[in-house]
Amino acid sequence: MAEPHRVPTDDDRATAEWLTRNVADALPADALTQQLARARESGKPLRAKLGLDPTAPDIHLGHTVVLQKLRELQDAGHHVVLLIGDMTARVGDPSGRDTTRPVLDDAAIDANAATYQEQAFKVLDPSRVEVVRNSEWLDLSLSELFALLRTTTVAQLLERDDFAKRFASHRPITILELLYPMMQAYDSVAIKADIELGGTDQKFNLLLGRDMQKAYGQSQQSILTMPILPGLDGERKMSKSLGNQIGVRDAPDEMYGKVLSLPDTAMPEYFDLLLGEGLPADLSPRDTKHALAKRLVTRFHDAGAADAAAAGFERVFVDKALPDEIPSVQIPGGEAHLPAVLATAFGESRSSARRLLVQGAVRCDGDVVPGDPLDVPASSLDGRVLQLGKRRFARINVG
RNA sequence: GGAGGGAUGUCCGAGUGGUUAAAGGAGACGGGCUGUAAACCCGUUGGCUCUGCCUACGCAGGUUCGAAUCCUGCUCCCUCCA
Repeated sequence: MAEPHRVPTDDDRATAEWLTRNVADALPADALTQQLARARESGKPLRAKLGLDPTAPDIHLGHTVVLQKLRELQDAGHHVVLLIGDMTARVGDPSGRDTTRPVLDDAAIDANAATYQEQAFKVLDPSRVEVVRNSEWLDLSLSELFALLRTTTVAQLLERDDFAKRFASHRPITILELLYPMMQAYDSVAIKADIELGGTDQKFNLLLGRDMQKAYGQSQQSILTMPILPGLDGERKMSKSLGNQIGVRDAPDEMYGKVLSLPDTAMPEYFDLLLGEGLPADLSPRDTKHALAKRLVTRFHDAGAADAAAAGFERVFVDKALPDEIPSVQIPGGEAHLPAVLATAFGESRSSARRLLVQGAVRCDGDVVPGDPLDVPASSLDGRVLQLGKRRFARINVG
């Protein structure tokens, strides 16, 4: 349904320009400006949709890129519809994957949904958020499903890049996976979204939402896609399954350390996508990274935690001193088998603990532990601090 | 429904009866250098009661002194034909 044309003011244009300064795509061109004008004239705030799949319990910085953009929309006076994809989580979004996702059970999905919401509110303004779950409407009757399925062709769905690749290389695509984008698109119909946000990997799904809204006689959403934040390796998309994520609930020290371990090449993206600004011109690469680490720890914890994390980092990695909090590990008295002690203290297998000992990776109160007597009196470890590699510490208590 | 191809360690991928805990690469981890960066060098990378033992090449049986490699059945995937 075509919207009546509005005459945007310079203000509308400026707002649109600000909002799209670091997006990958804002489609269709100019749509946002029009929508802003419409919202201003009608006094009705725009509804910006973000779908989250509660497939993992934690939100990481990659997710916050989009949340940050939503926050900007909120600050411009608009509403956020946070969609918990509790139904679609049962499908598993195949985006960017070449294999089907494991399917979670209901209890896990519920638990994840709850923590997701809580973590999202660290970025969003809770007073302008509507939280919905797509199980509220996606439990369609068969005839409703037919109506939905009639809107889209197989060829259309196979245009999606990862489907096309999998199809071309003879890897399996289940019908359920093909259905996923359609369900996501139908969500936009159900909540009457004006704007939908997502990563660039979501572009297809978001655009399909437009088609779906049109098929259901609604006005079409515009879409904003955000660039994908690389993970700790600086290369691949930040994701829990790749193990390269910085979680918003990571402890301050851990968050700080992870940021410092990022390759320099990732800095421009991190500043752009997380802070919405360019690199500081006057800082060395090292100081730039410290500045970023402080900002992020402050955002997700507080300024005090950031200072403490910075100080702790100095102590452990620059002065090579001990961190101020070291977990304690109880071991039984008598003869202590070092691989076993390391296994309980650091979660390594005994075999790998042996190898690490041989490689000189283990220190006791700062001195390298030789890999040759594997059994030592437990009393010789009592109260001492074992260190594995550069950054894992445990205080041993015999008892 | 018919014909053919395939399933190997975290991933990719060699290997078609014996020096195979399984080449090579990636990733990861440890050591050196450093800014917990990059680049580079070295090493490790199934488990354990560790000069040995156990488990492992889709699953279950079988042949053999010996099987990831051969045979049978099963499961799953792919292709072509219908």
